[in-house]
Amino acid sequence: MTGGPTRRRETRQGEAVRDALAQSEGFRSAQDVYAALRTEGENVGLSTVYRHLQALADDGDVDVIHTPEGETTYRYCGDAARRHHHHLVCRVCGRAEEIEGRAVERWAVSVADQHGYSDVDHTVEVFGTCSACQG
Amino acid sequence: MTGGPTRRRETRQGEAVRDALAQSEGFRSAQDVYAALRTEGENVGLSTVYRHLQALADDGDVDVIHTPEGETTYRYCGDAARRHHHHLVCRVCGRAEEIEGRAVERWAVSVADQHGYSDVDHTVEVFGTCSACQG
DNA sequence: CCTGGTATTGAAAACCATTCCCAATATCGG
DNA sequence: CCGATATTGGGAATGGTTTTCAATACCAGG
Repeated sequence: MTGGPTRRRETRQGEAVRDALAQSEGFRSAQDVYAALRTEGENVGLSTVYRHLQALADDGDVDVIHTPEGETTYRYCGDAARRHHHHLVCRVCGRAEEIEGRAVERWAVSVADQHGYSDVDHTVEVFGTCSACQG
Repeated sequence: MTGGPTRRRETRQGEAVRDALAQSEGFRSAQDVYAALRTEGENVGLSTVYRHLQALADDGDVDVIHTPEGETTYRYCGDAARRHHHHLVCRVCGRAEEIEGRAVERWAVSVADQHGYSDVDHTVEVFGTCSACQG
C-alpha cells in the first residue's frame, strides 16, 4: 500500500477504454463507452469498462462530473486533468470546454471560512447549449 | 394545462412530508424523510414521499441538490428558494447555509458567452464540514 | 345521504446505473 | 513450463428512484 497511483498492466481492454474516451470531445457515461466499444467490435465487459474508468479517474487521467440527472460521466483531459479546473458542458452533445476561475475558488474558500466550515471542496459546472447544437 | 404550479389537495401525507423537511435545517434525502416519518409514527408510503418531494421542488418550495455521491437531497427554503442562490453544505450532517455570489453568476454567464454557449445554467455547491461536526 | 367522477395513496414490480462476486483466463517472474 | 498474481466478464446483487395499478379518500351534484 504505497498510496501512489494505481499501476496496472497495459491490457487490450484498458487501452480500448482509454482510446474510446480520448476520441470523444465530451463527457461520456460508462454506458456510452461500453456501447461505443461494442459497436466498433471491441469486446469489453461492462464491469471492465467501469473498472478502467474508475482507475483512470483515480489516477487523475480523466475528469468526472455528475450530470444534473445523476449520471456519472468521464472525460479524458490528459495532463490538464491534473490542474484544478471546471467545465462548460454542452447539455446536448456532452462537448466541454475547460474553464477556470480563480475568483470562484477564492470566493468558495472565503465563504466557507466565514461560516466556520473546514475541509472545503466545491462543485462548479456550467451547462449550456454549444453553438453547434443550437437551432 | 396552465403551466402554473401544481396544485394539490392538502393531504395528511403531503403535510407530513413538508413538515418533516421544514423541521430539518439541512438537506435530506427522500429516504431520510421516509425513515423520519416512519419513526415518528406517521404512516406514509415511500412513493408518496417521493411524489411530494418532487411536487415541492416543482413548485419551488424546496431546493434540490445532488450530493457528490449521487443522492438527491431536498431542503425546505420557504420563500428563499425562489431567489437564485447556492449552498454551503456540511457533508457530515447535511446542514446548509444559503450563500450567494453575484460575481460567480456573472462569471458563469460571461464564460459561456465567450464560448458561444447559450441557454446557460450552472451548478455551484460548496461542501465542507461545519463547526459542530469537526473533531 | 347516495352516487359517480377524480385525485391520492402505497405496495409491489420495474428500472437503471453501478458494484460485487467469482470462476475462467491471461500474464509475469523464475 | 510452473506456480503466483492480476485481469476479465457474465451474472447476480444493490440501492435509489419511478412506475403501475387496484384500493381508498374526497368532492360536487342530485
